[in-house]
Amino acid sequence: MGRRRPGTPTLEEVAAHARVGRGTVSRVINNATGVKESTRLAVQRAIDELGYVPNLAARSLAGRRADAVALVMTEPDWRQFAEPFFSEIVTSLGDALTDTGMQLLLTLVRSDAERQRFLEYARGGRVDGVLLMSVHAGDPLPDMLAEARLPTVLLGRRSGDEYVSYVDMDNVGGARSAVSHLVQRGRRVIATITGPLDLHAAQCRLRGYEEALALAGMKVERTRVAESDFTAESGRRAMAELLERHPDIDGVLAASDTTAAGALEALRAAGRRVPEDVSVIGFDDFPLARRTEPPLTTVRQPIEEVGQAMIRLLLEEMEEGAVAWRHVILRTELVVREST
Amino acid sequence: MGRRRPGTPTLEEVAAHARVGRGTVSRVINNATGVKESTRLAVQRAIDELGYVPNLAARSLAGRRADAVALVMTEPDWRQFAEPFFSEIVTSLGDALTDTGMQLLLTLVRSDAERQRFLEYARGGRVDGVLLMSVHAGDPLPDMLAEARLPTVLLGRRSGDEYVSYVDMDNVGGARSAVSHLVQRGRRVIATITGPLDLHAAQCRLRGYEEALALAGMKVERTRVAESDFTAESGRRAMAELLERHPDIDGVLAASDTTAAGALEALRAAGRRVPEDVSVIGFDDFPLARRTEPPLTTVRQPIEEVGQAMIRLLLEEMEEGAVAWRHVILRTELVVREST
DNA sequence: CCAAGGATTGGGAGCGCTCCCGATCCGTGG
DNA sequence: CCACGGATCGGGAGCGCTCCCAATCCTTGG
Repeated sequence: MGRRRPGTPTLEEVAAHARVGRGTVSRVINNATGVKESTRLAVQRAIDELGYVPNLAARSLAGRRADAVALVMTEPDWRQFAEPFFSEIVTSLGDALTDTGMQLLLTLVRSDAERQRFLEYARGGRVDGVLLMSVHAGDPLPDMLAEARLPTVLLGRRSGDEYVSYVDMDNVGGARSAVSHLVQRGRRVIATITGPLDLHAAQCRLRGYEEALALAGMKVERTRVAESDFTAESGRRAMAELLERHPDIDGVLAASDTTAAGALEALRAAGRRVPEDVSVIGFDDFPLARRTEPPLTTVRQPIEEVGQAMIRLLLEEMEEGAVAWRHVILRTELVVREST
Repeated sequence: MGRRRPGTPTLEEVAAHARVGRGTVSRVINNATGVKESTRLAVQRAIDELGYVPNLAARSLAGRRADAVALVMTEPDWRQFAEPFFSEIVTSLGDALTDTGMQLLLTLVRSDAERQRFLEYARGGRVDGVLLMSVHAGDPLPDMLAEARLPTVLLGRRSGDEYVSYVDMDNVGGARSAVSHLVQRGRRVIATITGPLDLHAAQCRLRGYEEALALAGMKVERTRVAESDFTAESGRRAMAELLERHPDIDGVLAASDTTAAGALEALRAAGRRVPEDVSVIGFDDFPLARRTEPPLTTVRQPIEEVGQAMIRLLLEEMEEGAVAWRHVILRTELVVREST
């Protein structure tokens, strides 16, 4: 099938039109140095007159680079996708990429066929690097990319030791300080609603919860742990369940702000007052956390820095050809509001 | 900066390794006809042994096509992004694209700079066509793409006459039949919560509402119309407002299921029973509509067909070089549940 | 056994750009 | 007025692939 576009002028035509050599035009469009100002102007005029647009395929063939990076989402059920977390990350990545002149391409990988297709796309040189979001425990994609020696940076990690570069947050520390805060507030029956436990981040938060309890000399009880999938609905359900098992609960650490919002509803439905009867802490510090009733104490994740760090790692890897893996763990911070 | 990847084998090397000509290898990897089975096998083996992956830049330079289409989102505030509508569309587009072998790339355009960058990317030939979602009234991007003669298909349209191909739903008809249904149910004070009115779809739904009232010989009152931005929160607010102005409301058509869910909450808070006191109708028929209390009567949009239609139009345009604009209006359907 | 004609193959000619080296220009100091 | 060295330029040599035509290989039918 012929999907060709009508004849766009080529660099050579621009050169002829401006009465200069190809090299000069190339220098101008890449705004390289070493072009006399008058020449640059003449070339620029030719470009404008002809409506010239560089052919990116030719450029990347000759220059051996694509000037694009892919952001891959592998979340099979898309739930993450609707989370504000996602859009904030994308925004911050976009910002961090602005002055590199590279395009950010989002790609969805929902099946093996799509994974394969993407791999061919990436190995075929259409992107210079790959960013991966919300990678689940058994996902082979990161390793396949490493195999192909494509610069790759994960957001979060699949497990404790990961042979790929990643940026992660200090989930353990965040959860720990949140629970310690509950202890300081005098809470004694502290439960937690975790995220999906095949996500390493969720496990880390659970570990932080346990560590804080241990630190306070309190016993960890499995029945005080309920799992959610980060949605408000599942948070509500988990909270209801916990209340049933332990009517005397007086503190809860939720997997995310959204989950916490669900938990708040369940508590309200059960006639508990927050924070008088029960203290609730969220995770993420999304805008939502400010608007719940009462506003949520939560663990802030430095999303803006996440984007910057990911891009920085990726650029470094692109620079030197993926000879080492780097890890960045960003510090989290407890933001105290009225729910505790 | 050197973002080059280590030497990948080239087609020529594969040819040498398999002791055949370049053309033959090319035929094999594009599984074209006219290659003897034994030859094909030999080539395939060489490909596997060398771990060959075609260089897509070279392919698209020589073949004058990119084998990729972009899905552009211009929603400035991302609210749409979190809507299930969005992810369903993406899924259906992905499905429709599966057997064409093309990659679907999502791109975000949030500023003029990003619009410009994307335009260069597209005009530079990195994609064969462009799909645009949720285009707002004054957005110049579709025209810029048309100008560049890039095959383009909109989802929805900016106004009644649009010189670009698009796929849209019969929003007028959907709203009309929804309101007629309310009338049939004996409702007499019927209000509507619209979407953002700079979206043509929202205007069409409003028009359908008005038409149905006129058809029933009822008067249209501006005070029975409230605007929302499709979120649950804004739906709740709009409903509260409407109730204040017209305590005797007995029927509501909401802008979307999400908005309707918000409206339901506001009604509950105001002590109204649904459907006994007030009938509520949503729009979209998302999974959500089944799970509200009570389950929503709603206008179903044929999302799966939307994706298929968009891809079909795009392929047609790519085939023949954008010589005509095509419009497809998909029929909507009222799904009656318990909220009316 | 031979020629005709379809099935396979090989490989030249680009696609449009970047790299880079050698050529050309121009201003300066002697 | 001339040699010299840095600032500018021009354009050959690819980058790795597809297209397409001419060359070669097999089958048939006579």
